[in-house]
Amino acid sequence: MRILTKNFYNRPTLEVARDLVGKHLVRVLDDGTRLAGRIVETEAYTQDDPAFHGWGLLDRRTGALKPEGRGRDLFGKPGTAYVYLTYGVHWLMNVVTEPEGTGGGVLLRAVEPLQGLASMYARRARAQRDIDLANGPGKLAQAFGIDGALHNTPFTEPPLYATDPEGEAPLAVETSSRIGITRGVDLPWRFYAADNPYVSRGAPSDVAQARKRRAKQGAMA
DNA sequence: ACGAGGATGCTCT
DNA sequence: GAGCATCCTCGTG
Repeated sequence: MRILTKNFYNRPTLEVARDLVGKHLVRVLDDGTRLAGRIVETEAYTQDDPAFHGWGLLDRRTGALKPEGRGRDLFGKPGTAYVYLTYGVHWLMNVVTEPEGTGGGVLLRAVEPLQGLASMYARRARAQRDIDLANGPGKLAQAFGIDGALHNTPFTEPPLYATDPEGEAPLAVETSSRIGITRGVDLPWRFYAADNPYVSRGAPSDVAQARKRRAKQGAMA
């Protein structure tokens, strides 16, 4: 099990997002407990993407980068954790991609738990089955004990990193539009393992918005 | 099965 | 004040 180093993340974001499917996520808790899981779902966010945090930090004409603002750290060193709170409730975990100075990140959306399940259940009080432990980005962070304390820390060494599970057969990867966003909804930048039950249950945003439009039409008729 | 709505804090307008 | 890269519960079919 080789730890994925900075070089792995210092590449185009879409490549990193696809290649992370099938890799293992490892988290070592403060008490030494080792948690691990197979990454089965990711999403890519790039600086040319209206859904990107800090879309607007980059001045397209001059190339100048605003020094402050949300998403600024996505322009930092590749292989760094970018952890933020959404809806005031849930922590979401990304890893920074692309060379320093170029914006990009990959959201970890779902993991198949492999090791440390008892510890995951302890934090995921509502989970009834292994499938419910980390089949969504907020659940994943909670199961693996990931919060804002890990923001801007290396994703290339303990206590948080990914490994290449040498010897495991590569997973078939499918794509769709991303989940839970309102901008950039048509970009097919979600990557997930085909026919894997640990993938999250959310509907891609293009599908969700089409369904909403149909419901509105039905209500008017 | 599915949809509506609430929780809750931070960023940006 | 609005809007979230979400999750959970509680209604109704």
